[in-house]
Amino acid sequence: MISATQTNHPLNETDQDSPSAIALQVACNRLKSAGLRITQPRIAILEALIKRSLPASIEQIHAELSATVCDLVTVYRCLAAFEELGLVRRCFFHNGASLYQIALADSPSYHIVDKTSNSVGELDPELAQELSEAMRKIEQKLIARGYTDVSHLVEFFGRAPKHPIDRMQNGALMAEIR
Amino acid sequence: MISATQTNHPLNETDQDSPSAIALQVACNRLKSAGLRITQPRIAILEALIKRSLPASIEQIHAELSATVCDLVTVYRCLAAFEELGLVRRCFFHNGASLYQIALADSPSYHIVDKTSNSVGELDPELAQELSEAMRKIEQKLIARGYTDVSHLVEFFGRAPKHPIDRMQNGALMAEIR
DNA sequence: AAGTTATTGTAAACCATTTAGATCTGTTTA
DNA sequence: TAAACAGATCTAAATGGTTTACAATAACTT
Repeated sequence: MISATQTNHPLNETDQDSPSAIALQVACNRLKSAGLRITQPRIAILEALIKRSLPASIEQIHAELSATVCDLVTVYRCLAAFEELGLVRRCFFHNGASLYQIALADSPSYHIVDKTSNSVGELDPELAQELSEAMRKIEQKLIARGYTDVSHLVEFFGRAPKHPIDRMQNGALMAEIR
Repeated sequence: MISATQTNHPLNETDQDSPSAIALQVACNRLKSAGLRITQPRIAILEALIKRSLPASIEQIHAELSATVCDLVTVYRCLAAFEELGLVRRCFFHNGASLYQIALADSPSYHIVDKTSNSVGELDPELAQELSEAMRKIEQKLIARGYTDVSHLVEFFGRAPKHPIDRMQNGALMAEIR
């Protein structure tokens, strides 16, 4: 609310019109309509996820919360709840640990985990798109056979080229995981 | 055993010519040429894997070994070693636990985990083939970009139809995990 | 058959994640 | 607006799958 121009609010730290703020609103609405409460920790966690956009580990998310916000266990619980709502998407680190990524409306993204640098990058959109098709197709067949509650998990692993330049050419965002 | 002919080896309990026996030979040769020793536990584990052919959990494999064969930890170690040799393929249960499947020459198989019955089935060959293509294609692009040691992980989850008949129509083998 | 060295057994450590029970806090209601 | 009902969180401890340390054992080598 307020707003109009991002600009004339001197001490406007919450920036009500920014995409992030809107994303947060959307997320909170989803929580509300699912009958879940809008709590301090949940807001903070959502903000962290939205800010990062790339997958993050539970520890990492917890670490980003201003110390006093909440316990690690709460992060676990919130993310489990968010996942059930489809608010976040879960993927996996090469050691098997869970990573979570905000999932607001955008099409599913797939990741490549760099085992050398411990970072996670996104597959570029065209590849992701194509893969997404293939997966959907298979899921459809499974559903046609009577399977319900169908989901899938896809992860790529590898060692990234050493030269940052090459990595840039990927056009893929990368984020280090702890 | 004592099979009606299969050949004429009266008390031939090890059935030297059976596909399983041959598979075991192949596996042992691979161990040997990798400089690993052919031990009691390893043979027993390989036999169990070959007999089952579908993915099995570590506990499950260990349970199938005649009590005195070896420790659970040894099963862990052997499977890790086998995986490194490419002798087994690893996939995942919906709780994140590892499952291992023998992998002798056959093309990669993909699985659907039934969250209701706790069983794992194989995707039928055509679907698997198709998916395998799609994955290879993406991996190729990653390699072209300089990634090395590239691998992937794909798993489907769902709840299988209640009627066994439907399940049979899948034409897919199913095996319960624990 | 003896020696070497990988492999195994045992016990304990690890780590991510989950649970139990008490307490707190959003949200609803009066 | 205050009381009251869940739902959510905190703390601590338990789980469960997997790994490690180190001494004992058993494959392979000669």
